[in-house]
Formats: sequence, C-alpha cells, structure tokens
Amino acid sequence: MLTYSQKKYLFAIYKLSLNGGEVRSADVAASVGVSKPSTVKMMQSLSDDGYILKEHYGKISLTPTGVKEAEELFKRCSILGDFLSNTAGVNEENADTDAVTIVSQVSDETIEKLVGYIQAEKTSLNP
Amino acid sequence: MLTYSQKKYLFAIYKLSLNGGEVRSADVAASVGVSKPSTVKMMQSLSDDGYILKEHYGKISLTPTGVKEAEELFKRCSILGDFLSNTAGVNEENADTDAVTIVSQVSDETIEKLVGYIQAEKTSLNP
DNA sequence: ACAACAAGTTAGTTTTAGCTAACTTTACTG
DNA sequence: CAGTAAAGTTAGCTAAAACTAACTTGTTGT
Repeated sequence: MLTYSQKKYLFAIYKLSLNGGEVRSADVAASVGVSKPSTVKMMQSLSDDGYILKEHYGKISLTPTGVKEAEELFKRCSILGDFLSNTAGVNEENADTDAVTIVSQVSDETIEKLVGYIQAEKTSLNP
Repeated sequence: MLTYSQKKYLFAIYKLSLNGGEVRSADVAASVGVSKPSTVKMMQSLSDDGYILKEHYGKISLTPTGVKEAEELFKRCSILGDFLSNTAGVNEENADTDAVTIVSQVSDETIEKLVGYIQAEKTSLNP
C-alpha cells in the first residue's frame, strides 16, 4: 500500500505526464515542492513498489499499476478540489493541496462516500 | 504550531477530560491507539509547547492555551465527523478517525470553509 | 569537440513519531 | 504494612521523509 508521500509524488508524475512530454525528476521535485535528492529517493521507492519505471539518469514513466493508481487519485482529487474551490469557496491553491492531502490520507470508505456525496449534490443542483 | 500528531493527542486528552475524572497517560495511549512510551514522549512535547501541564508520574491537564486549541479542534471534528457519518453515510469509526485526520492536517482556510459549508447545508435542509 | 551548465545521484544528517524491553513509582489488597 | 500489579518512565532502536553538500552524468551552444 502506498504511503501518503508516495501518493503525492505519483499524483505529480501523472499530472506532468498529461502535458505530453517526458517526465523528469526536476519537474517532479518542483511540482511536489521538495529537493531533487528527496525526489530521487522517492522514485527509487515507487520503482521498487512497481508504480513507475526509471533507468539511471533516465526519464520516468508509470507502469500499468501506477497509471491505475494515479488515475483513481487524480479523479478523486479533481472532484474534491473542485468542490472545495467552487462550492466551498476555498482559494485554488489551498483547495488543490488539501484535496491531495485528504484523498491520500483518509480511508477508502470516506473518500468514496465523500466523492459520491459531492457528485450527487452537483447533479441535484444542475439537473 | 502543533503537528498533526500533537493534535491527535490533544484531541484525545480533551475528549477524555469531558468524562469528568482525571486524565491518565494510559487512557490517552488507548484512545490514540499507541504505546505508553509514545504517549509519554508526546506529553513531554505538548508540555514543552505549553498545551498541557503534567508532573512526573502525575495526571494530565490542559493549559488555557491547550483548552482553546482543543475546543476548536473538537468543534471542527464534531461537525465534520457528523457530516461524514450522517450525511455522507460513512461508518462512525472511519468518520471519526478521518475527521481528526482532515481537521488536523488541512489548511485553516479549507477547514473553516468546509465547516461553514456543512453548517449552511444543514440549515438549509432543516429550516 | 568540448566547456559549462543543468540534471541526476550519493552520502550523510535531522526530525518526527512510532516501537520493545527493562526499570521505577504508585496504588491496592490481603 | 508488605508485596504485587498497574501505571509511568527511560533508554535505545527503527522507519519515513525531508534536507544540504558534494559529486557524476548528460546536454547544449559556440
């Protein structure tokens, strides 16, 4: 099972990969807001656990498992971040950061039901 | 500023103190779900930071600062936990645990606006 | 082609928060 | 009132996740 920090990095890698080009360590470091050595260590850990592929001094890519995890994370963070920002009125930076924190750290049951609630709420408001 | 773990312990102490009697280390340990030595260390840290009073081998009590912090935490956790459990349908144990996690870790802005949203929602449903 | 700069890595340290094992103090009970 | 059990403490270890400093590799511009 992924730790909270691993999820943060995985989320960042996925987001960067959506921009098309290669994903590089330095960009992950910048996106997560940590130093390059911290990123290197975490890439080792994510690679050991089978979520990413990375050769020495090379680029980063997600494994199928990594993609699956990241998509789920991304979906949940988007819905929650959107809700926090657009419905609750939180400024976007806090909303995004806190969505990742919440999605990465609470129980699966809670995040599923919370996301379910948000979607139901949205539907009932815009029928 | 309190760390996430410090808040968990502070919350537990406050909850125990509501039951009337003295607050003892062993009960805090059980409530938080950690070992007694971990609790001893954290009590030292909370005491150093001015949130609790504790003499050697003695009982635990909150300072005025500690009470203030704990009341705020407790209020927010109650509202959020209630929402997760009664509105979103999360089982109570997860709801309580995750409410503490969320309240202790997200930005002040987010928790304030989220709690505000929940209260507004409640009011509009039961006018 | 190669110098210089950017990116990536390694090594070693720090902080936070947990644990077990072993010990001391307090409290209770016969 | 002594001995035991429970509570509290100390010491020492571990793991996760961050950092800086120093080094290596890769890329790029002239």
